[in-house]
Amino acid sequence: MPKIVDKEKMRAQIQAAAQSCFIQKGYHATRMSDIAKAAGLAKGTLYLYFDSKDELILSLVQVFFDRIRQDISVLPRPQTAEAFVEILRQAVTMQQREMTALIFEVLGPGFTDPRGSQIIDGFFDWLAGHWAEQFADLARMGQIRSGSDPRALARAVIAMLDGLFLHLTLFDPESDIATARREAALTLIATGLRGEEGAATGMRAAG
Amino acid sequence: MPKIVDKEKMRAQIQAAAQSCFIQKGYHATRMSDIAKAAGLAKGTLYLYFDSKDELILSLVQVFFDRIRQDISVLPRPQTAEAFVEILRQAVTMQQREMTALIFEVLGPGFTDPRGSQIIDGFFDWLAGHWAEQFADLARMGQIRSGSDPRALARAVIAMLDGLFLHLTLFDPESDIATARREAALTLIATGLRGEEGAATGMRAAG
DNA sequence: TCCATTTTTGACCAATTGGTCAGTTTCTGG
DNA sequence: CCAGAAACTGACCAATTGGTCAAAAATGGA
Repeated sequence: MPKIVDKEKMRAQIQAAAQSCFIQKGYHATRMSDIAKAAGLAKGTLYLYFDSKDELILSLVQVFFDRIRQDISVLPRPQTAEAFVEILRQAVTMQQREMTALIFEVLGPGFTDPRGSQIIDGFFDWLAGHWAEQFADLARMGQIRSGSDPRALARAVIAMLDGLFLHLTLFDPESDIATARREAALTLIATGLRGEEGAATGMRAAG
Repeated sequence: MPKIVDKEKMRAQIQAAAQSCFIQKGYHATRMSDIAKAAGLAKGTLYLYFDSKDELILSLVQVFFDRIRQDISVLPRPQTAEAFVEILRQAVTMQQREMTALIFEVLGPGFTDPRGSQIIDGFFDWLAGHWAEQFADLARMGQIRSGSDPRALARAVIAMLDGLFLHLTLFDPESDIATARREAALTLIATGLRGEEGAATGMRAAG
Protein backbone atom coordinates (compact mmCIF):
# COMPACT_ATOMS: atom_id res chain seq x y z
CA MET A 1 0.00 0.00 0.00
CA PRO A 2 2.74 2.49 0.68
CA LYS A 3 4.77 4.51 -1.73
CA ILE A 4 7.98 2.72 -2.64
CA VAL A 5 11.18 4.16 -4.07
CA ASP A 6 14.43 2.59 -5.13
CA LYS A 7 16.65 3.69 -2.26
CA GLU A 8 19.87 2.82 -3.99
CA LYS A 9 18.90 4.70 -7.08
CA MET A 10 18.03 7.77 -5.05
CA ARG A 11 21.32 7.58 -3.21
CA ALA A 12 23.15 7.40 -6.50
CA GLN A 13 21.19 10.32 -7.85
CA ILE A 14 22.03 12.42 -4.83
CA GLN A 15 25.64 11.38 -4.99
CA ALA A 16 25.83 12.46 -8.59
CA ALA A 17 24.36 15.85 -7.80
CA ALA A 18 26.61 16.26 -4.80
CA GLN A 19 29.71 15.30 -6.72
CA SER A 20 28.90 17.81 -9.39
CA CYS A 21 28.44 20.57 -6.82
CA PHE A 22 31.49 19.66 -4.77
CA ILE A 23 33.72 19.55 -7.81
CA GLN A 24 32.42 22.85 -9.03
CA LYS A 25 32.47 24.86 -5.83
CA GLY A 26 34.47 22.81 -3.39
CA TYR A 27 33.23 20.93 -0.36
CA HIS A 28 33.05 23.74 2.13
CA ALA A 29 31.55 26.24 -0.26
CA THR A 30 28.82 23.85 -1.34
CA ARG A 31 25.59 24.16 0.63
CA MET A 32 23.27 21.30 1.22
CA SER A 33 20.63 23.43 -0.47
CA ASP A 34 22.84 23.55 -3.58
CA ILE A 35 22.92 19.80 -3.68
CA ALA A 36 19.20 19.57 -3.12
CA LYS A 37 18.53 21.94 -5.97
CA ALA A 38 20.94 20.08 -8.25
CA ALA A 39 19.25 16.81 -7.38
CA GLY A 40 15.78 18.29 -7.84
CA LEU A 41 14.85 17.53 -4.24
CA ALA A 42 14.14 19.41 -1.07
CA LYS A 43 16.94 19.75 1.43
CA GLY A 44 15.15 17.60 3.95
CA THR A 45 15.01 14.74 1.51
CA LEU A 46 18.77 14.54 1.38
CA TYR A 47 18.76 13.64 5.03
CA LEU A 48 16.55 10.66 4.37
CA TYR A 49 19.40 9.14 2.40
CA PHE A 50 22.50 10.52 4.06
CA ASP A 51 22.90 11.36 7.72
CA SER A 52 25.04 14.41 7.14
CA LYS A 53 27.16 16.32 4.72
CA ASP A 54 30.20 14.41 5.97
CA GLU A 55 28.54 11.07 5.25
CA LEU A 56 27.77 12.27 1.78
CA ILE A 57 31.30 13.27 0.86
CA LEU A 58 32.64 10.18 2.54
CA SER A 59 30.46 7.98 0.37
CA LEU A 60 31.76 9.80 -2.68
CA VAL A 61 35.34 9.22 -1.67
CA GLN A 62 34.57 5.57 -1.14
CA VAL A 63 32.95 5.21 -4.53
CA PHE A 64 35.87 7.01 -6.14
CA PHE A 65 38.50 4.68 -4.79
CA ASP A 66 36.39 1.60 -5.28
CA ARG A 67 36.08 2.45 -8.93
CA ILE A 68 39.79 3.00 -9.41
CA ARG A 69 40.53 -0.24 -7.64
CA GLN A 70 38.07 -1.97 -9.91
CA ASP A 71 39.56 -0.40 -13.02
CA ILE A 72 43.06 -1.39 -12.06
CA SER A 73 42.29 -4.88 -10.88
CA VAL A 74 40.71 -5.91 -14.17
CA LEU A 75 43.81 -5.06 -16.17
CA PRO A 76 45.70 -8.12 -17.39
CA ARG A 77 48.87 -9.06 -15.55
CA PRO A 78 51.79 -7.51 -17.39
CA GLN A 79 54.35 -9.96 -18.74
CA THR A 80 56.91 -7.35 -19.72
CA ALA A 81 58.24 -4.10 -18.36
CA GLU A 82 56.66 -2.32 -21.29
CA ALA A 83 53.28 -3.77 -20.48
CA PHE A 84 53.58 -2.55 -16.93
CA VAL A 85 54.49 0.93 -18.05
CA GLU A 86 51.42 0.86 -20.22
CA ILE A 87 49.40 0.13 -17.09
CA LEU A 88 50.99 3.08 -15.40
CA ARG A 89 50.09 5.23 -18.35
CA GLN A 90 46.50 4.15 -18.14
CA ALA A 91 46.41 4.73 -14.42
CA VAL A 92 47.69 8.25 -14.73
CA THR A 93 45.43 9.06 -17.65
CA MET A 94 42.38 7.80 -15.87
CA GLN A 95 39.26 9.88 -15.76
CA GLN A 96 37.64 11.51 -12.78
CA ARG A 97 40.52 13.87 -12.38
CA GLU A 98 38.38 16.52 -10.78
CA MET A 99 37.78 14.37 -7.75
CA THR A 100 41.41 14.50 -6.76
CA ALA A 101 41.55 18.11 -5.73
CA LEU A 102 38.28 17.70 -3.92
CA ILE A 103 39.57 14.80 -1.90
CA PHE A 104 42.56 16.80 -0.82
CA GLU A 105 40.35 19.64 0.24
CA VAL A 106 38.13 17.40 2.28
CA LEU A 107 40.59 15.10 3.95
CA GLY A 108 42.87 17.77 5.31
CA PRO A 109 43.55 18.38 9.00
CA GLY A 110 40.03 19.67 9.50
CA PHE A 111 38.35 16.39 8.70
CA THR A 112 38.30 14.42 11.89
CA ASP A 113 36.33 11.35 10.87
CA PRO A 114 38.94 8.59 10.69
CA ARG A 115 37.06 6.75 7.99
CA GLY A 116 38.41 9.25 5.51
CA SER A 117 42.02 8.29 5.97
CA GLN A 118 41.02 4.66 6.31
CA ILE A 119 39.62 4.63 2.82
CA ILE A 120 42.73 6.20 1.38
CA ASP A 121 45.17 4.15 3.39
CA GLY A 122 43.28 1.04 2.43
CA PHE A 123 43.39 1.85 -1.21
CA PHE A 124 47.10 2.58 -1.29
CA ASP A 125 47.85 -0.49 0.77
CA TRP A 126 45.92 -2.60 -1.68
CA LEU A 127 47.59 -1.03 -4.67
CA ALA A 128 51.02 -1.45 -3.14
CA GLY A 129 50.34 -5.13 -2.58
CA HIS A 130 48.90 -5.55 -6.04
CA TRP A 131 51.83 -3.99 -7.80
CA ALA A 132 54.40 -5.49 -5.49
CA GLU A 133 53.28 -8.90 -6.71
CA GLN A 134 53.63 -7.81 -10.28
CA PHE A 135 57.08 -6.38 -9.62
CA ALA A 136 58.15 -9.61 -8.04
CA ASP A 137 56.92 -11.52 -11.07
CA LEU A 138 58.60 -9.17 -13.49
CA ALA A 139 61.85 -9.34 -11.56
CA ARG A 140 61.67 -13.12 -11.62
CA MET A 141 61.21 -12.97 -15.36
CA GLY A 142 64.19 -10.68 -15.68
CA GLN A 143 62.04 -7.89 -17.02
CA ILE A 144 63.07 -5.44 -14.33
CA ARG A 145 65.98 -5.27 -11.95
CA SER A 146 65.50 -7.25 -8.79
CA GLY A 147 67.52 -5.27 -6.32
CA SER A 148 64.79 -3.52 -4.37
CA ASP A 149 62.13 -4.83 -2.09
CA PRO A 150 59.08 -5.09 -4.37
CA ARG A 151 56.78 -3.50 -1.85
CA ALA A 152 59.00 -0.50 -1.24
CA LEU A 153 59.40 -0.18 -4.96
CA ALA A 154 55.67 -0.36 -5.45
CA ARG A 155 55.07 2.31 -2.84
CA ALA A 156 57.69 4.48 -4.45
CA VAL A 157 56.17 4.15 -7.88
CA ILE A 158 52.70 4.78 -6.49
CA ALA A 159 53.80 7.92 -4.72
CA MET A 160 55.53 9.26 -7.80
CA LEU A 161 52.63 8.37 -9.99
CA ASP A 162 50.29 10.08 -7.60
CA GLY A 163 52.35 13.23 -7.85
CA LEU A 164 52.33 12.98 -11.60
CA PHE A 165 48.60 12.51 -11.61
CA LEU A 166 48.17 15.44 -9.28
CA HIS A 167 50.29 17.77 -11.35
CA LEU A 168 48.53 16.71 -14.51
CA THR A 169 45.29 17.43 -12.71
CA LEU A 170 46.13 20.78 -11.24
CA PHE A 171 48.17 22.29 -14.01
CA ASP A 172 47.33 22.38 -17.71
CA PRO A 173 45.48 19.04 -17.79
CA GLU A 174 45.30 18.47 -21.52
CA SER A 175 48.12 20.50 -22.96
CA ASP A 176 51.15 19.36 -24.92
CA ILE A 177 53.22 20.25 -21.91
CA ALA A 178 51.24 17.78 -19.86
CA THR A 179 51.78 15.05 -22.42
CA ALA A 180 55.49 15.76 -22.59
CA ARG A 181 55.71 15.67 -18.84
CA ARG A 182 53.78 12.46 -18.59
CA GLU A 183 55.90 10.69 -21.16
CA ALA A 184 59.11 12.01 -19.66
CA ALA A 185 58.06 10.68 -16.30
CA LEU A 186 57.04 7.30 -17.65
CA THR A 187 60.26 6.99 -19.55
CA LEU A 188 62.16 7.84 -16.42
CA ILE A 189 60.30 5.26 -14.41
CA ALA A 190 60.60 2.61 -17.09
CA THR A 191 64.31 3.16 -17.47
CA GLY A 192 64.72 3.18 -13.73
CA LEU A 193 62.81 -0.06 -13.35
CA ARG A 194 64.86 -1.81 -15.96
CA GLY A 195 68.22 -0.24 -15.21
CA GLU A 196 71.13 -2.09 -13.65
CA GLU A 197 71.13 -2.40 -9.90
CA GLY A 198 72.74 -0.10 -7.41
CA ALA A 199 73.09 2.44 -10.11
CA ALA A 200 71.90 5.39 -8.11
CA THR A 201 72.23 7.42 -4.96
CA GLY A 202 75.47 8.44 -3.35
CA MET A 203 76.11 4.74 -2.70
CA ARG A 204 77.62 4.30 -6.08
CA ALA A 205 80.51 6.62 -5.47
CA ALA A 206 81.04 5.04 -2.09
CA GLY A 207 80.84 1.45 -3.26
CA MET B 1 54.67 60.95 21.21
CA PRO B 2 52.50 58.11 20.05
CA LYS B 3 52.75 54.47 20.81
CA ILE B 4 54.82 52.67 18.19
CA VAL B 5 54.92 48.97 17.34
CA ASP B 6 57.02 47.00 14.93
CA LYS B 7 54.41 46.18 12.32
CA GLU B 8 56.46 43.51 10.62
CA LYS B 9 57.17 41.80 13.87
CA MET B 10 53.50 41.75 14.76
CA ARG B 11 52.61 40.34 11.38
CA ALA B 12 55.16 37.59 11.82
CA GLN B 13 53.85 36.85 15.29
CA ILE B 14 50.32 36.56 14.02
CA GLN B 15 51.43 34.42 11.10
CA ALA B 16 53.18 32.06 13.46
CA ALA B 17 50.10 31.71 15.62
CA ALA B 18 47.87 31.29 12.58
CA GLN B 19 50.11 28.66 11.05
CA SER B 20 50.11 26.69 14.24
CA CYS B 21 46.31 26.78 14.43
CA PHE B 22 45.77 26.02 10.77
CA ILE B 23 48.11 23.06 10.84
CA GLN B 24 46.49 21.71 13.95
CA LYS B 25 42.84 22.13 13.09
CA GLY B 26 42.77 22.89 9.39
CA TYR B 27 41.92 26.15 7.71
CA HIS B 28 38.17 25.97 7.77
CA ALA B 29 37.93 24.65 11.29
CA THR B 30 40.20 27.34 12.67
CA ARG B 31 38.38 30.42 13.96
CA MET B 32 39.85 33.84 13.92
CA SER B 33 39.32 33.84 17.66
CA ASP B 34 41.54 30.75 17.92
CA ILE B 35 44.30 32.59 16.18
CA ALA B 36 43.81 35.64 18.34
CA LYS B 37 44.06 33.57 21.47
CA ALA B 38 47.14 31.74 20.20
CA ALA B 39 48.76 35.05 19.38
CA GLY B 40 47.76 36.56 22.72
CA LEU B 41 45.73 39.27 21.06
CA ALA B 42 42.13 40.27 20.67
CA LYS B 43 40.36 39.27 17.52
CA GLY B 44 40.01 42.84 16.36
CA THR B 45 43.75 43.31 16.47
CA LEU B 46 44.26 40.65 13.81
CA TYR B 47 42.36 42.82 11.38
CA LEU B 48 44.80 45.66 11.90
CA TYR B 49 47.48 43.49 10.33
CA PHE B 50 45.56 41.32 7.91
CA ASP B 51 42.46 42.30 6.00
CA SER B 52 40.83 38.92 6.23
CA LYS B 53 41.28 35.27 6.99
CA ASP B 54 42.00 34.68 3.31
CA GLU B 55 44.76 37.25 3.31
CA LEU B 56 46.25 35.57 6.31
CA ILE B 57 46.43 32.10 4.83
CA LEU B 58 47.58 33.51 1.53
CA SER B 59 50.50 35.22 3.23
CA LEU B 60 51.41 31.92 4.86
CA VAL B 61 51.37 30.11 1.55
CA GLN B 62 53.56 32.82 0.08
CA VAL B 63 56.05 32.59 2.92
CA PHE B 64 56.09 28.83 2.63
CA PHE B 65 57.01 28.76 -1.03
CA ASP B 66 59.42 31.66 -0.72
CA ARG B 67 61.29 29.75 1.91
CA ILE B 68 61.50 26.56 -0.15
CA ARG B 69 62.65 28.53 -3.14
CA GLN B 70 65.29 30.16 -1.00
CA ASP B 71 66.43 26.84 0.41
CA ILE B 72 66.73 25.28 -3.01
CA SER B 73 68.36 28.20 -4.74
CA VAL B 74 71.27 28.35 -2.31
CA LEU B 75 72.27 24.75 -2.96
CA PRO B 76 75.44 24.43 -5.02
CA ARG B 77 75.08 23.48 -8.65
CA PRO B 78 75.44 19.74 -8.94
CA GLN B 79 78.31 18.55 -11.10
CA THR B 80 77.32 14.91 -11.14
CA ALA B 81 74.14 12.88 -11.32
CA GLU B 82 74.81 11.74 -7.78
CA ALA B 83 75.02 15.29 -6.54
CA PHE B 84 71.71 16.07 -8.16
CA VAL B 85 70.06 13.09 -6.56
CA GLU B 86 71.36 14.32 -3.27
CA ILE B 87 69.58 17.60 -3.92
CA LEU B 88 66.40 15.70 -4.59
CA ARG B 89 66.85 13.85 -1.36
CA GLN B 90 67.21 17.08 0.53
CA ALA B 91 64.21 18.57 -1.20
CA VAL B 92 62.00 15.67 -0.28
CA THR B 93 63.31 15.51 3.26
CA MET B 94 62.73 19.19 3.81
CA GLN B 95 60.93 20.37 6.89
CA GLN B 96 57.57 22.12 7.12
CA ARG B 97 55.83 19.01 6.01
CA GLU B 98 52.67 19.92 7.85
CA MET B 99 52.07 22.87 5.59
CA THR B 100 51.56 20.65 2.60
CA ALA B 101 48.26 19.16 3.61
CA LEU B 102 47.06 22.56 4.68
CA ILE B 103 47.83 24.07 1.33
CA PHE B 104 45.85 21.37 -0.39
CA GLU B 105 42.92 21.99 1.87
CA VAL B 106 42.97 25.69 1.23
CA LEU B 107 43.64 25.91 -2.47
CA GLY B 108 40.96 23.50 -3.59
CA PRO B 109 38.02 24.39 -5.81
CA GLY B 110 36.48 26.48 -3.05
CA PHE B 111 39.26 29.02 -2.93
CA THR B 112 38.46 31.56 -5.58
CA ASP B 113 41.22 34.10 -5.05
CA PRO B 114 43.49 33.57 -8.07
CA ARG B 115 46.56 34.64 -6.12
CA GLY B 116 46.58 31.22 -4.53
CA SER B 117 47.21 29.33 -7.73
CA GLN B 118 49.50 32.10 -8.91
CA ILE B 119 51.84 31.51 -6.02
CA ILE B 120 51.94 27.79 -6.66
CA ASP B 121 52.20 28.03 -10.42
CA GLY B 122 54.95 30.57 -10.02
CA PHE B 123 56.89 28.35 -7.72
CA PHE B 124 56.70 25.30 -9.91
CA ASP B 125 57.55 27.32 -12.98
CA TRP B 126 60.59 28.66 -11.27
CA LEU B 127 61.67 25.25 -10.06
CA ALA B 128 61.16 23.72 -13.48
CA GLY B 129 63.37 26.39 -15.02
CA HIS B 130 65.97 26.04 -12.30
CA TRP B 131 66.27 22.30 -12.66
CA ALA B 132 65.93 22.33 -16.41
CA GLU B 133 69.15 24.34 -16.52
CA GLN B 134 70.86 21.86 -14.29
CA PHE B 135 69.62 18.96 -16.40
CA ALA B 136 70.93 20.62 -19.51
CA ASP B 137 74.32 21.09 -17.86
CA LEU B 138 74.43 17.53 -16.61
CA ALA B 139 73.46 16.20 -20.01
CA ARG B 140 76.19 18.28 -21.60
CA MET B 141 78.64 16.78 -19.15
CA GLY B 142 77.44 13.31 -19.98
CA GLN B 143 76.19 12.75 -16.46
CA ILE B 144 72.66 12.00 -17.54
CA ARG B 145 71.11 10.95 -20.78
CA SER B 146 70.30 13.80 -23.11
CA GLY B 147 67.31 12.48 -24.96
CA SER B 148 64.50 14.38 -23.32
CA ASP B 149 63.65 18.04 -23.32
CA PRO B 150 65.21 19.29 -20.07
CA ARG B 151 62.14 21.28 -19.12
CA ALA B 152 59.74 18.41 -19.62
CA LEU B 153 62.12 16.22 -17.69
CA ALA B 154 62.30 18.76 -14.91
CA ARG B 155 58.53 19.01 -14.70
CA ALA B 156 58.29 15.23 -14.62
CA VAL B 157 60.80 14.92 -11.83
CA ILE B 158 59.12 17.72 -9.90
CA ALA B 159 55.72 16.10 -10.18
CA MET B 160 57.04 12.74 -9.08
CA LEU B 161 59.00 14.27 -6.27
CA ASP B 162 55.94 16.16 -5.15
CA GLY B 163 54.00 12.93 -4.99
CA LEU B 164 56.77 11.33 -3.04
CA PHE B 165 56.85 14.25 -0.66
CA LEU B 166 53.11 14.11 -0.30
CA HIS B 167 53.02 10.42 0.47
CA LEU B 168 55.84 10.78 2.92
CA THR B 169 53.87 13.57 4.51
CA LEU B 170 50.50 11.92 4.68
CA PHE B 171 51.45 8.38 5.49
CA ASP B 172 53.89 7.18 8.12
CA PRO B 173 56.20 10.19 7.90
CA GLU B 174 59.20 8.91 9.85
CA SER B 175 58.97 5.17 9.62
CA ASP B 176 61.36 2.69 8.06
CA ILE B 177 58.79 2.14 5.37
CA ALA B 178 58.99 5.79 4.47
CA THR B 179 62.76 5.63 4.26
CA ALA B 180 62.65 2.53 2.11
CA ARG B 181 60.12 4.14 -0.17
CA ARG B 182 62.10 7.33 -0.44
CA GLU B 183 65.31 5.54 -1.33
CA ALA B 184 63.56 3.25 -3.77
CA ALA B 185 62.10 6.26 -5.50
CA LEU B 186 65.38 8.13 -5.61
CA THR B 187 67.17 5.10 -6.95
CA LEU B 188 64.53 4.74 -9.60
CA ILE B 189 64.84 8.36 -10.62
CA ALA B 190 68.61 8.29 -10.57
CA THR B 191 68.75 5.17 -12.68
CA GLY B 192 66.18 6.62 -15.00
CA LEU B 193 68.10 9.83 -15.41
CA ARG B 194 71.31 8.07 -16.20
CA GLY B 195 69.91 5.20 -18.22
CA GLU B 196 70.38 4.82 -21.94
CA GLU B 197 68.04 6.76 -24.15
CA GLY B 198 64.75 5.58 -25.57
CA ALA B 199 64.84 2.75 -23.13
CA ALA B 200 61.28 2.97 -22.06
CA THR B 201 57.63 3.09 -23.11
CA GLY B 202 56.09 0.98 -25.78
CA MET B 203 58.38 2.71 -28.27
CA ARG B 204 61.14 0.30 -27.53
CA ALA B 205 59.33 -2.70 -28.81
CA ALA B 206 58.19 -0.75 -31.83
CA GLY B 207 61.58 0.80 -32.62
C1' DT C 1 52.03 64.78 34.96
C1' DC C 2 49.44 65.29 30.89
C1' DC C 3 48.38 65.35 26.10
C1' DA C 4 48.21 63.66 21.45
C1' DT C 5 48.39 59.81 18.80
C1' DT C 6 48.62 55.06 17.95
C1' DT C 7 47.19 50.67 19.26
C1' DT C 8 44.21 47.39 21.34
C1' DT C 9 40.02 45.60 22.78
C1' DG C 10 35.84 42.65 22.85
C1' DA C 11 30.89 43.20 22.76
C1' DC C 12 28.13 43.26 18.97
C1' DC C 13 26.04 42.37 14.35
C1' DA C 14 24.43 40.65 10.10
C1' DA C 15 24.49 36.81 7.59
C1' DT C 16 24.91 32.19 7.17
C1' DT C 17 23.90 27.14 7.38
C1' DG C 18 23.60 22.22 8.78
C1' DG C 19 20.05 19.91 10.35
C1' DT C 20 14.90 19.10 12.08
C1' DC C 21 10.12 17.91 11.94
C1' DA C 22 5.15 18.74 11.66
C1' DG C 23 2.44 18.79 7.95
C1' DT C 24 1.61 17.53 3.02
C1' DT C 25 1.88 14.69 -0.99
C1' DT C 26 2.36 10.42 -3.38
C1' DC C 27 1.89 5.85 -4.10
C1' DT C 28 0.22 0.96 -3.42
C1' DG C 29 -2.97 -2.66 -2.70
C1' DG C 30 -7.45 -3.90 -1.88
C1' DC D 1 -11.83 5.19 -4.76
C1' DC D 2 -9.98 4.84 -0.27
C1' DA D 3 -6.91 4.13 3.61
C1' DG D 4 -2.66 3.85 5.28
C1' DA D 5 2.12 3.86 4.98
C1' DA D 6 6.14 5.80 2.94
C1' DA D 7 8.26 9.66 1.01
C1' DC D 8 8.83 14.42 0.55
C1' DT D 9 8.80 19.25 1.73
C1' DG D 10 10.53 23.77 3.23
C1' DA D 11 9.86 27.00 6.93
C1' DC D 12 12.21 27.17 10.96
C1' DC D 13 15.94 27.00 14.51
C1' DA D 14 20.00 27.05 17.21
C1' DA D 15 24.47 27.88 16.78
C1' DT D 16 28.07 29.80 14.61
C1' DT D 17 31.46 33.25 12.80
C1' DG D 18 33.98 36.68 9.95
C1' DG D 19 34.31 41.13 10.48
C1' DT D 20 33.28 46.11 12.76
C1' DC D 21 33.84 50.03 15.65
C1' DA D 22 33.20 53.05 19.64
C1' DA D 23 35.51 53.13 23.67
C1' DA D 24 39.64 52.15 26.40
C1' DA D 25 44.47 51.52 27.04
C1' DA D 26 49.21 52.22 26.11
C1' DT D 27 53.06 54.92 24.82
C1' DG D 28 56.53 58.61 24.22
C1' DG D 29 57.76 63.25 24.55
C1' DA D 30 57.27 67.82 26.57
